[in-house]
Amino acid sequence: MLIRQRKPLNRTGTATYEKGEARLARILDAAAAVFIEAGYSGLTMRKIAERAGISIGNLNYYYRVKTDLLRDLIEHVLNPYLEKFHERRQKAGRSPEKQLEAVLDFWIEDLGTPETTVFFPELWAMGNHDPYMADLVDDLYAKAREPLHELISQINPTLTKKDTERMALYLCASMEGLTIFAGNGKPWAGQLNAMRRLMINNFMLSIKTAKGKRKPKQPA
Amino acid sequence: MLIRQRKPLNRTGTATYEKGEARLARILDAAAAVFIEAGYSGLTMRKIAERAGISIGNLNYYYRVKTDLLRDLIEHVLNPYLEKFHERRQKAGRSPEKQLEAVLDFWIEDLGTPETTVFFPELWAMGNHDPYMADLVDDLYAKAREPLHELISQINPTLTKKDTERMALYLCASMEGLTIFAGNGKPWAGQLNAMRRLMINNFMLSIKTAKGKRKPKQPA
DNA sequence: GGGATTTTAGGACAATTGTCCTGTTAGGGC
DNA sequence: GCCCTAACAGGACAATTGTCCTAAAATCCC
Repeated sequence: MLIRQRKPLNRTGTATYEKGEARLARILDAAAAVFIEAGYSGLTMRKIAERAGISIGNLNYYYRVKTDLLRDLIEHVLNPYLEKFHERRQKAGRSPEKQLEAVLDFWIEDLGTPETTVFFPELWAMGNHDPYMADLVDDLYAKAREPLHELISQINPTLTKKDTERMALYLCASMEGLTIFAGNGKPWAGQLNAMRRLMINNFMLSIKTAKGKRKPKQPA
Repeated sequence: MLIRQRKPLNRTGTATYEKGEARLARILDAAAAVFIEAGYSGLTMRKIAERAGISIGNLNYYYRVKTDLLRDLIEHVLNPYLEKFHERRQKAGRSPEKQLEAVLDFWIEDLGTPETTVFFPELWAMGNHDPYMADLVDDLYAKAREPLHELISQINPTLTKKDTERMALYLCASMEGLTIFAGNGKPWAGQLNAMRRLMINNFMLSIKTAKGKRKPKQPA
């Protein structure tokens, strides 16, 4: 008879040795690949295990429950986004206009990648039935819009905070919506660049012509 | 021994008597309700049957395979949209500006309904893994954009056909993207009206200020 | 009313799924 | 070298799934 629990509770998504650490990363990579190929409904433990080249038993050793794996997977895919956003903005330097353009450029370019095209619509759908996913997506977008707030406010200082937030949401929604039509493999994928120019031009126009009620602190 | 096949082949999604017809409609209603509640991955034959108040066997009598049910369901939900769009535009009458505003008004208002908020993101996700769904969605949006083409072209006759199409796609993508953020139950749902005004104003501005290469036939 | 057929119910099946259990191997720490 | 635990494999299980089958009930047509 066993006295000690074979499997320590809550030991999920963690490894002790380097080997386990590497395996953990490969599991999440495999899960992401399966997710992109087959979507959420096609994401099964056996497919992930097969893709990662391990047994179901071993996969279950690292992740006892599927939801834990799913959550780690989402984080594993989402985390790099915010980093890349931030990094991109730093590179642009110079004027707020140029900085904003750099951020939007990257944002829209990214829509064309297979990962983003498949991953995000799936997240949106999940968010409608899973509160945890909904929160996660909301947080991500809130963070992604932060740089927009700052830059929009710099370009048009007469806008109130609320106006600025709405404007940022407008840009964000427009770009995300473009995923459905001009994402990877979509009918308008070939015109993604043209749409990018059109959108960014109109965004700039909207920001500059918006009439805010706030008095600018230092009128140029 | 039975000589005749009990179930005629391909007899799926059709009824002969009125009773069967009514049942068919109720099945699709039930399927839509389950779909909205639980999403695609939660859409099971048993849940649909239970919701419709019939047995699994009976549901299987009407739909031998689930994919047929799913396709009929999509059509059952999608068809009313185009009708409502067309009808809305007729009511607006008058100038192309007013007509366009009426169409966009309806479009964005509709985003706030639970059905649209849940249904469309699910469709987008399905479109990434199911070519049939992808085609269906593309067709729907192509038809929904047709009135936009015409009206945009009337408002700014200098735009080429390609420019007009891109502009229409821009409007369409922006509005659809708003679903994710200001749809039913979403964090920005309370500001849907404000976003609608902001978007439509900016759309009008973009259309009017766009510089086309085409010579207008009858310059005003 | 009677016969044919539609409509209905419910059991049954194989396939798939997430999860668990047992046992074996490999590797790090002393 | 030895011990302990991480890392792994594979079988097993119960639950759920789509689909099928059989038989009863309801309904239409003559």
